[in-house]
Amino acid sequence: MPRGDDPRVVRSRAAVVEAATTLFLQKGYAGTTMEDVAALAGITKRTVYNNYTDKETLFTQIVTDVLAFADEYAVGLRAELAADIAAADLRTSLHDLGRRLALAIVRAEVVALRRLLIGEARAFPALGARYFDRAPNQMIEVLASGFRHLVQLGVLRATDTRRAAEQFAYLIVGEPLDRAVLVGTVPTREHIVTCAREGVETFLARYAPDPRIR
Amino acid sequence: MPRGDDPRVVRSRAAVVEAATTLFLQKGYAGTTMEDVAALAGITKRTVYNNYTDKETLFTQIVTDVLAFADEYAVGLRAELAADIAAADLRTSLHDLGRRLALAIVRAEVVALRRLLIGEARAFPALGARYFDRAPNQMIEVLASGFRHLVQLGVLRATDTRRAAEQFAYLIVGEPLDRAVLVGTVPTREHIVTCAREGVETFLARYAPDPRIR
DNA sequence: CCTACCGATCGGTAGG
DNA sequence: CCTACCGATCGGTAGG
Repeated sequence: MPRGDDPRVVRSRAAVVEAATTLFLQKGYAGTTMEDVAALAGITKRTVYNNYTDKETLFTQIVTDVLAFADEYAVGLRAELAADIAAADLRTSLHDLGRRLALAIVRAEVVALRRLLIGEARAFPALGARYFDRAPNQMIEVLASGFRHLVQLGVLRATDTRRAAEQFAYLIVGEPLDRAVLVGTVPTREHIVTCAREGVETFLARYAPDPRIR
Repeated sequence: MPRGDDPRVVRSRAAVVEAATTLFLQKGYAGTTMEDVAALAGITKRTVYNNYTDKETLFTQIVTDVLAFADEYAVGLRAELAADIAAADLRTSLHDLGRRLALAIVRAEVVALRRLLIGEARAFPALGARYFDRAPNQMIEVLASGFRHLVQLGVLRATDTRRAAEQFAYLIVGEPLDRAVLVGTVPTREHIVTCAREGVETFLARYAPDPRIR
């Protein structure tokens, strides 16, 4: 392996990562050749192989990097959730939360990543599982943790906060996400926002203890 | 093209369809060779090509055949829905419906088909779109139609029955289906049934007009 | 040379 | 995307 502190190596690796991320998300694993990656990175194939053992290693590395963003997002969400909910009333804050989440999830990049990982799940079963754990599952856990806090405050009524969080998530993004992944077109912002709003209303109907909030 | 009424041709085609369905669902498009299909069908590759122009045509044909089952299922569902709901009370019939639907959707074969179509959505965009239209969308439309009837009977309270149907569908199968497609393992029957039951409860909380039903 | 079928092989591609 | 090359794979085809 080349020395990682050589500025030329650093630049090459960054160029490969950027090129490979673009191409894998856009054309899939089989649809992306190592020639394509080298060309878009502006280097030769030989240089790519100087830094990455093989195509599978490169692919795994790319996906791992992308999943790191999911972790960051969950951490940020946890902080926002704790702060925002305390500030306003339940209904308003859950609508804000739902809308932000839905818009963050039903995006072209996320849909492309999902399609890629699902399509390669046979060849790379660990990546699909890791994505589920780091993205949907982690987000649901953060939501559940926030809901637990709300239950303690007496503004939410739920015995199984994990389940409530699952229902919240799939109520607000289930249909648009499923459609986007299968049909390939991301729904309009209007559609996403409306779906999120109505999803939150249904969530509140079950989990808001005070009928006046609903 | 060979004559379709020759019994040898009929048998060859049936063998190809069966073999290709198995292999495409199990190994994906690229992972299935025409040699594999011919071998599993017990004929030579040349005979496969006597009946199907090329691999893409065969794949499209297979998927079309599989989607025909989705249509049949929706038709059956429509009949059952009309009959069952009238028989028992709302809560019981929606729980029955939800459990049956969830178990029908979160099955290994359906998950395999979804993974296949999502993975090949780049190469065959029309197939993913057609699946969405024939399976999730059609099922939701049938549900919406049933809910509309219930609204007229006064046992359900919904202004947008299409949205109510979407929420019903993704409340009961969202999490297990997403997990199954990404992780590759179908959840236990217990998990599916519990998720469906809790989903129906949340649905009822919003859409059952009489608090006594909830 | 009607369809059906087989053994063998070619042209093109892509990872390395 | 410098060309060239390898070992391997695979979709589609020609001769008999």
